[in-house]
Amino acid sequence: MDLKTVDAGLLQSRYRLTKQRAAVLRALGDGGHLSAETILEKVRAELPTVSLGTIYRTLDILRAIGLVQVFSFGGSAARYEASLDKHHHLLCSTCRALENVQADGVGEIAAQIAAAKGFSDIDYGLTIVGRCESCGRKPGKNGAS
Amino acid sequence: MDLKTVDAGLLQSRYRLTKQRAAVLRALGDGGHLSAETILEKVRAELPTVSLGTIYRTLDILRAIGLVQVFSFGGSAARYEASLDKHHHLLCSTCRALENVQADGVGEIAAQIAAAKGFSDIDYGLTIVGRCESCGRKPGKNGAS
DNA sequence: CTCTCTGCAAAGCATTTGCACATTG
DNA sequence: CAATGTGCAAATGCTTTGCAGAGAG
Repeated sequence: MDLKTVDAGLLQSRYRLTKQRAAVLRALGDGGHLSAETILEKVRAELPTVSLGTIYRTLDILRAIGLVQVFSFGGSAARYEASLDKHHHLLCSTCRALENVQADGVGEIAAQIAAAKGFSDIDYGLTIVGRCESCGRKPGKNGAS
Repeated sequence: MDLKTVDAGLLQSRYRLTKQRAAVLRALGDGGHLSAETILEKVRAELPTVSLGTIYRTLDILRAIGLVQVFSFGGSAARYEASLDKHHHLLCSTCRALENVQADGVGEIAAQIAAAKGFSDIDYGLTIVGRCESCGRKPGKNGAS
């Protein structure tokens, strides 16, 4: 994640690039799909006094600017990640592992549907849920129980 | 929604088809994407003493059997609907209206991705978020700044 | 009679918010 | 100095759960 871009985006919205916000971005840059709680831990490694409230507020701002994407899979905490490239999600229903994937062609389909319905300014996301290779081997519960 | 199918599904899992459960299914059969709260109201029209806890428990069972689908868009209550046909969602980010749409071709894309990653027993969902026609006209909080 | 289900109320989490103080420009 | 950001803690909203009694097989 390029801090300059971030700064520009923030300033443009009259937000300031504080050390807390930079730390949140750094935490997200590290990798994957993090929960607010996990981000808090990471950020506290640098700034021990940060509060969860600040994490949420920061994530909300970053999302508004479009730098962060949020995913909520019912049932538990939302997961946040930096908006790098456009991608989709492959979630293992058993171990909850989450992987990014590309899905060519979906964008056009989504745009077409949205246009037909009069929607504008759209975003779209494809989520595939199933059993990953390793969970597929284990005894686990099958689809039809 | 066919009660016989439901009953079979429930029995097969050692669950009983009680009047509360039937009422929840009837509420879902009526239409759209309901929140637990809305389902509660509908069910209370027939069974005034039903509790929210029972609604949630019932929805959870129905989901486990595959008769109900749940959607959580971060931020607010989950929405439940009967699993009738395969479809996707078009959500207005402003008024939160939710509409079902067909999306031909997505299934193949999803299957292909899943196969490539070794996933089995998959399901997939495409969610398109944007501003619906009427909200697009009003002063939105998004878009042109 | 035994096992499952229900209502109620309390508990549990994730997330949001009010407020006084700290920080930034 | 004026405006924005932060920490803390309390509040909120959705969902889950323990328990004792009710209902089904």
